Amino acid sequence: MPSQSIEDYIKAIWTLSEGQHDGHAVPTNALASHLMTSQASVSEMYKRLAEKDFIDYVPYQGGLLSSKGRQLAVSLIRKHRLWEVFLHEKLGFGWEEVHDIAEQLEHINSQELTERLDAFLDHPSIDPHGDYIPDAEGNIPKQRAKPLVDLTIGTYAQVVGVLDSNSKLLSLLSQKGIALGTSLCIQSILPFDDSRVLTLNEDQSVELSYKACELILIQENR
Amino acid sequence: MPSQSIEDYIKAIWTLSEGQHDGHAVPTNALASHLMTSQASVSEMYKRLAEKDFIDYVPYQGGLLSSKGRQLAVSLIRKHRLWEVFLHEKLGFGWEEVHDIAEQLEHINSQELTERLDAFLDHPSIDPHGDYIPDAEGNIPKQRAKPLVDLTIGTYAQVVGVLDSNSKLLSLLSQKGIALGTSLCIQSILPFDDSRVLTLNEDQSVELSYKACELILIQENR
DNA sequence: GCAAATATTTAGGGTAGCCTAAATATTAAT
DNA sequence: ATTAATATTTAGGCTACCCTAAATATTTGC
Repeated sequence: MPSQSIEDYIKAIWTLSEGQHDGHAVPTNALASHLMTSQASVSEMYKRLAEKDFIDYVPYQGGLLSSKGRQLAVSLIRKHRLWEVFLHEKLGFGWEEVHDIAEQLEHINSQELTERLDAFLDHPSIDPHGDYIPDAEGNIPKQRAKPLVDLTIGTYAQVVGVLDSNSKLLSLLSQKGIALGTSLCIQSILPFDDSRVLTLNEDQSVELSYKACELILIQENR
Repeated sequence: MPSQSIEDYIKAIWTLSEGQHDGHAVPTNALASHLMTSQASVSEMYKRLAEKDFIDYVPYQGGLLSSKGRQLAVSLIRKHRLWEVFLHEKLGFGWEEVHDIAEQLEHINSQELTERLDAFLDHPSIDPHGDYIPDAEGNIPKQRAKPLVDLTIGTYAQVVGVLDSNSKLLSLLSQKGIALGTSLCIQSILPFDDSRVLTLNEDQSVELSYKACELILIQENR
């Protein structure tokens, strides 16, 4: 069982590799500043991780997750995001509060626990920050779901989730005729309060507050 | 924040101190075999714990929890037992499975999480093994609740809990007239299947299967 | 009360992580 | 292309745990 420290490194490598260094090795420097540790520590740990086959490591170039490493990373991400959903939906924590606690909970080691938690939460696909949750096989959509407020006028998109599922938001949305899978586009933005006028399914037109649009997650059509 | 290792030691000292060594210092030897580690390690750790004021330590005599140590121990016990309830009641784990996972979860550090979990579980007072859960202030009844099967014939006791609260057991019990607080005593044990014939509240008489009696927790009158 | 058995501590050593400072590689700039 | 800037690694050292083996206390049996 990998140590907590190793798990932190692996997750950080995954995150950076997905992000700015997409697909490429993560330089010592970048990882050190991300983890707020010294470069020497990273260099040392890179050797240890390569030793254990979590990464491929070329000195002076950085580390790249092996398939074993990627598997571990994704399982940590899965656990992290499932716990975030639990903390938000079941225990009523705010979005901002869940991260730090999930950071601890993601290290709990029990496959069975993870799967039962997943079922208990009804197999959620998105966490309270709008990030996709990898499934039990480690599959994960690459893109983060965007909130409706970030959609540009005139672009069509589909509703893939909401960030506050146990609130009154859902009933508001069903009143307006918005549900998971609804295709929509922003027609215009009203002055002063930034409410959006939406076109739903290419015919109806509804108005929705900025506050509500922040909580609706969409995926643009391609 | 105390390390995981320190927390394990503190909990073990508490457990042994409550048990066979009641109230007295726990000898190096006893702790070492409980934790399956060497005596040398315990001796060393005892010094570290005394240094940090978790225990009072007299060389060659063993360690006794200080009030700071006891506080930590009880909070670990509280978290452990709350998580056990969660795993059993919400995730459907069997009694036997919950311990190992709770052993990990008890190290999660967040007061807020503990209190919200407690509320989510409806402030349970007993875990799936029949042990009392300390309250947020650290108060805990000393005695473990006994299952009804262990009650000797003719002794009166009161029902303090059940081990399988989300099952059909409760409806069976209400049918038979047994509830929290019911005073009962075992009249006789039937041959072959070991069913119990009970006297309830000193008048009615009902029969209850061995299986059900295993799940009912009682406290003898004093 | 003293030897033998047992419990405990100390000595010496190991690993995983972390650090700073010094040495070395690589990249960029003129 | 050689120097300067930057990135990376190595050297040397620290702490928290863990271990075994040796030394020392304590307890027990006679």
